Amino acid sequence: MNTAHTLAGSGSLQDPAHPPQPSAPRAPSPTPCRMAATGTCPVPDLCRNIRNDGRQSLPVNGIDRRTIHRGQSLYRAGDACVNLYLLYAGSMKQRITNCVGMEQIASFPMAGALLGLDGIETGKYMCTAIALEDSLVCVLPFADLVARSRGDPMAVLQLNKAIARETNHYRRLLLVLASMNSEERIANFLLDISERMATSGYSPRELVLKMTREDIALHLGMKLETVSRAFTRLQLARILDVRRRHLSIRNPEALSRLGASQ
Amino acid sequence: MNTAHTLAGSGSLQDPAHPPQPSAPRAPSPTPCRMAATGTCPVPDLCRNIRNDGRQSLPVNGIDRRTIHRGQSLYRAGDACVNLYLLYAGSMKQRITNCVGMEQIASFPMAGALLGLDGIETGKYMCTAIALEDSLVCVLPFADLVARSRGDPMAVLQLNKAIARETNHYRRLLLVLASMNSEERIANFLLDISERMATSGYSPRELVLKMTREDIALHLGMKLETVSRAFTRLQLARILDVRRRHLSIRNPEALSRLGASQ
DNA sequence: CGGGACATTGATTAAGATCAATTTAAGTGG
DNA sequence: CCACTTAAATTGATCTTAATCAATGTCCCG
Repeated sequence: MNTAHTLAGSGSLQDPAHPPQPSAPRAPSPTPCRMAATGTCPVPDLCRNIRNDGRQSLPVNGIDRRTIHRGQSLYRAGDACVNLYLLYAGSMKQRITNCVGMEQIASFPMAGALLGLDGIETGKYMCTAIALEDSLVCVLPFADLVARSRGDPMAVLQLNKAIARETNHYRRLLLVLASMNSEERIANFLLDISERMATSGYSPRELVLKMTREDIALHLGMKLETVSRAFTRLQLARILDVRRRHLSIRNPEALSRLGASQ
Repeated sequence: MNTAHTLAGSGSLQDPAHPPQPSAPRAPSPTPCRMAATGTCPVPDLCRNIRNDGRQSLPVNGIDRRTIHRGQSLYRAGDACVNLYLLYAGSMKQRITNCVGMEQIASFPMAGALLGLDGIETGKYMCTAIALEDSLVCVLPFADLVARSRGDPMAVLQLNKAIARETNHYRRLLLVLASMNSEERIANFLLDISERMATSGYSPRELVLKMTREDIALHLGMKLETVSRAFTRLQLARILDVRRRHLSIRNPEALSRLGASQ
């Protein structure tokens, strides 16, 4: 498996139908870890790929990186939590299913997200993580992290913060589901996506959604028809241009006014 | 301030209007920490009150325990997160307010809950914690925890799990808000309360709610009238007996069927 | 024995769910 | 490369649920 070449030019594994977006960042060379190089790795002290000088070490064995193709799952609810994963490129959805079969998408992780934290409490994952496009993850064996935590207090603190960050994300989403109407939820959702695109170096105005309307609906506690109608209304209000999964934000201020939550 | 006597006989600081419930646990003596003694402290390795032999040490200074009277706040959103708190007795509500003034109750901590985890990510609390009744907390200075984490890997893991536990709680609540109707939400809420009462040694069938209908509504993303109507319908269905804040669960199976989420 | 906060109940309205029919676009294979 | 197949998205009509507005009831507390 040779993934280095694929990753050289952009932050995601592009499939042919979705060419790189205008502002996609370029790594100077395929060799070093892009995240370590740009300081965007959220857990540098947890990653065994990174040496102290910040340059990437060679993977010591075959499991350090893993490609997940579109539709495949990285891990499933109930699996033993032996690894955390850093999403290096691509995007995923985290699905929760309860005993009655009700389903929700808890989040849509993008490049830079730490995956698998939902397994820490009980030792078994609560969610199933499914790739929305061909994606690449760094594998962080949990036993490694624990071992490393002995010597390195910073590593522990980073993990603490990463989990706390996820908690806060859900707390905010909770507020959205508890108090916003459909249009505001969609606005809030798009602001979140837009912001994360921006921190990944993409344009915050031109979005290409990787998920279906159904996925969005399951995420926001609405029905897919309602999602579609909300998009239509935002388009009529000249806040968005919607062409299926291609969105452009025409009026960011209005969008913020609608969906702001912090 | 002498709280030892008040705490001797029950898990909460009873106000005169609410006498101890039938199955309230009894501590043999006011001196040892009830939670340490019964093994119900979720973070024994983080608590400076507990010596290695499991018996309570004397508080080394005045800030080790704090009483919060009904309606008072333990900490407020935006305050610097210098302490975590273990809720030793009583109950609280955690309020989030966003920039637009929308409000939600994120959770209703009861005895045994760890409070203040919402401050770990940024160093400032995200929520305001307000006592629903006179309550008592153990103060856990955050700096202590960090210092202790160097020598004690278990302490770190306990903190990790505590945060992850909170995350999972919100994840589940998210599913409730995203996919349940008003009656199911109330059922789920009551099951949660009931279960926590049971783990505190109280009857899971006889509940005395400490929060208003409005608080419940803010927690579950509904309006207080809808909460009231849901209670009425559950009573008509002979699942509950409702007399204002005094509830008895007549048909636990039916309640589970309605509100089960994991 | 009020006064005021809290809770319940009723009538009406509005938002979103549901059911159903198209429309659009993206693959797929000849 | 184009017709075909299918998944995804949009749109419309109707129904249900919960929100809203308003009045009344109940209980706790001074």
